[in-house]
Parts: sequence; C-alpha cells; structure tokens
Amino acid sequence: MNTSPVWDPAREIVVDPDSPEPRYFQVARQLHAAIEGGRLPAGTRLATELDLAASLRLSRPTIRQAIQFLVNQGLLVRKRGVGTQVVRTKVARPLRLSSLFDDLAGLGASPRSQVLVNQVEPADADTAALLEAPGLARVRRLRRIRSAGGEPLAVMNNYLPDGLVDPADEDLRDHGLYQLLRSAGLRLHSAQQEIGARLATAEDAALLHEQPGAALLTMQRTTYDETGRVVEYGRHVYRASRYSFNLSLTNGLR
Amino acid sequence: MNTSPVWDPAREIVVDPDSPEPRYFQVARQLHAAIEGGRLPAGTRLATELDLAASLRLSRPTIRQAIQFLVNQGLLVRKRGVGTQVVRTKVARPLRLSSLFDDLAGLGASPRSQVLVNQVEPADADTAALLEAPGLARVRRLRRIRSAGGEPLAVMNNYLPDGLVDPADEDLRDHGLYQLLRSAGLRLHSAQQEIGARLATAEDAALLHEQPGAALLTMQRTTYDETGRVVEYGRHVYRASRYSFNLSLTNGLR
DNA sequence: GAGTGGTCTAGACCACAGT
DNA sequence: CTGTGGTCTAGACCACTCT
Repeated sequence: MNTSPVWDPAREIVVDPDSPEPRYFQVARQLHAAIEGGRLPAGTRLATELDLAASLRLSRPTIRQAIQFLVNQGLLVRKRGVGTQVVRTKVARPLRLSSLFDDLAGLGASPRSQVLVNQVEPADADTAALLEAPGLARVRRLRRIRSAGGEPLAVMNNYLPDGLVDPADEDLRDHGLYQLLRSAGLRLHSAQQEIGARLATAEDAALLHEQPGAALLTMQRTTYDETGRVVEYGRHVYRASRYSFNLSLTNGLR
Repeated sequence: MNTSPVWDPAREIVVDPDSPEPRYFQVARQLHAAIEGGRLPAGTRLATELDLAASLRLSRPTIRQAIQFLVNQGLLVRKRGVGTQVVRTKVARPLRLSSLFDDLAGLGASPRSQVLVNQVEPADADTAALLEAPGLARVRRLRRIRSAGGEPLAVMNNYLPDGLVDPADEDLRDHGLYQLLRSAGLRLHSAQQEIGARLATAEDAALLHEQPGAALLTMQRTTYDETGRVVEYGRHVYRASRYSFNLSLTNGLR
C-alpha cells in the first residue's frame, strides 16, 4: 500500500518554449521552488515521467533531465519500479566551497574585513611550493581580520600568484576573496581544505580579543581553477568560542 | 592556437553491448581508469562527442551521458565551442561523507576501537529531539575510543534509534559505524556536520593521553537516510595534536 | 564560416517493484 | 501482470568560440 499523495504539476508549472532559458531548467527551477516553498511537501510522490511529459507537452528525456538535475542536488529520490519522491530531509544542499564572508553574509551578520596587509612581495621557495608554481617570482600577500557584529572572528592569511587580481583595500573590506576572484573571470574548480585546532598564542589573542591558550580552529586551503593552477593558498585561524564550520553533505556517502 | 593533443579513445575503450553493465558506464569507467592511470594526462583534449560516438559505435546521447558522469565528478571540463578537456587538478574527488574509520583504513593505519558503551537505553527528551523522533522510547548509545598505531585519537559518542542495527562489540571494534549501517541495508543520504574546537577537560585528557587544556577538535554529526529519518547522531572529540579533517571539494564553489 | 557542446524530440526495449 | 524508472537510438536545430 502506498498512501503517499501524488502531485500533479500541470497546474503549477509553466514552460515557455520560446524562452531562452532551457525547458528542462524551467521545469527544474519551478519544481525546486515548489519544494522549497512547501507546496511540494517532503515525501510527496511526483507524477510519473510519462505523465509529466504529457502534462507539460515536453518529451520524456527533457523531463528526465529536469528530474536528474534535482536528484543530483539531493532534493528528489528515484526508485525504479516505484517512482520519484521528494526527499524528507530538511536541508539537502550539497556541500559548497564557500568562504567565511559568504557564510556570514548569508546569515545577515554584515561581515567586515580590516586589511592589515595587501601587497606584492618577492616569493620565497616555500611560498612558491605552496602555490605549486616553482618558478614564481612574486606573490600577493593578504592579511585580514574578519569581524561581525563588532567582534573579531578570524585572522586570515592568503597568498596568491601575482597578476591574478589587484584588489583595492576597499574591495577587500566589503567583499569575500572568492567573490573578487570570480569577478576577475577566474573559474574556481576545486579545493583542498585541512581543518585543525591549536591554542592561541599571545599574538593571536591580541588580534582576536581572546586569552592566550584559548582554543582556536585552524584552516588551510588550496584553491584550484579549471586548468589546475593554484589560485589561492590560505592559512586562517578562527575563534572557537564564536565560530564553527558547518557542512551539509549529500551523495557519495561512504 | 590550440596545441593540446587530442586523444583517440577507440584503441583503448572497448564496449560490450551484451554486458549487463550500461554502455555509458563502461565508457565512463574506462575513461576514468585512463585518466587515473595517467594514459590520459591532465589537459588532454578528448575527441568530439560525434567522433567518439562514431568510433565506439554508440549514439551521441550515450556518449554524452558518459562524459556528463565524469564532468559531475570533476574529472572533465566541457566548454561549448571548444571541447572537452581532462582537468589539471591532481585530486578531483568529490567530498565524501566518510567516517574516521574509513579515513584511517584508507591510510593503512590499522584503526581499532575500544568499546566503552554499547547498549540500549530509555530515550530522554533531549536525545529524542537530536534524533528528530519525538516519540522515541529507546536509543542505542555507543561510546568508543578510536586508536591507531597504539595511540588514542578520538572519543566518539553515538546515538541511534533502537532497532536499526544490533552490533556486537567485536563488530564495532573492527568496522566503522557507517560500514555497519550500510551492511544493515540502510541507504545513507545526507549529513549535517559541525566542526569546532575546545580545550580538553580532565576526563578528555585521561582518555586521550593529553594534558588538561590541550586543544581538541569537536565534531557533531546528524546522518539521514533517503526517507529523511535520522540514522545516527554523534558527538566526537579528536586530539588536535594527532588529527585534522581533510576535505576535497569539487563543483558548486561559491 | 566551421566546429564544438547544449538542447530537444519521438520513439524503443529492458530491469525492477509491487500486485 | 502492470507500472515505474533505466538505458539507448537517430536524428534535429541552436548558441557559443575561434579563425
């Protein structure tokens, strides 16, 4: 017995064949909105692919493309012989490679950066190795204090190959580094992160309004673009009393 | 000018149309192997989709499905009007939802668990809330010390709804919890993790061979199955001097 | 203009789940 | 058995990139 309701989308989803937006994406977007908006509650069974295709006057592959898009995001689950259901998990967003700035902005915490260092320097061998660019002559070094609500949260140190971006201090004050990199036309592809912990030194403590010996989170990250170049290397410390890393993971669970 | 070599796969990829393995997957698997094995070096341009289809005697949509599969994994990059290239990043695995046990086993560190608690208890209101099951009467509680190379690494506390699994202490000693859950037929779907840091209490210190006040990493995780049920909630502490979290992220970079 | 991936169609047969 | 999603084909036209 299956008592789950079946949702008929034909009344709610409208596809404009003349729109430049792909039809599969129009369907996926409106389906996504219906799920997020609660009009398609968790557990709802979708109409079959053939029914959807008939209702929306699209071919089945197009419908499948739309559904697959949402399955990849973890919003829908398909089972052969059974049907397609809305996943019951509340937040099913895939893990994003995000920056502290984006995270805080998403929370409405009005993040700010105080720029301590923003300059191009000769690259020593260690730094060049971290950027995986052995012959690199010059690097841009950034050192910022990130605050929210008037309280310091983190000290962030970044190294970038010279020439990628040339941000003014004001840019860094109001925008995340990732945002600036994307604006410069870079396509970020992947990153390696290492998250650890250590005790605050006297210098950490002074910058972060903590006591020496307080618990700090550390994060080191190397970010790559599509061509495999290192775009940025960062070493950051966060006040454990005021910050933690939150990850939403879907798919590929081992 | 484009000096990138173009790889002709016809010599290396063999598709058996009578195999139960889907054809698109046969192509994707062998392409994946060629990339991992170095026969398809980073930066190589693939033959066009039409050429591949002709060479392998498959239709273009099937070829596209194979390529899309690897694009989703971050191994290939497609650009309209240009072509498909092997990504230059070394490690482009998507972030996996993995357990400490899996991580250590992958490193050949021969992880072991000492089981301190493995029993079913009445569920109090707080625990039921953590498992998002308000009426829950009984929970299984686990408390384990995870060690590798004779040194303790972490103290792990888990809560599971009663009835999902009934592991013997020996199972827990030699297998990760995720492994046991999958063996029980559960399909893990997503998880929410929070990573933080704090100082070691006297109890932490005794269990982990650390000094009180040492830096510890903390991780809390809620794991969901496909139907949205909470499968497991865990609160763990790790010795920051001997452990850190390593994440490989691809796609969805913000 | 030539070549590439992006989208779309209208079918077909198969594998699996539930009855 | 019926219904579902999974796979596959052989075309078509469009949008973008580079020359």
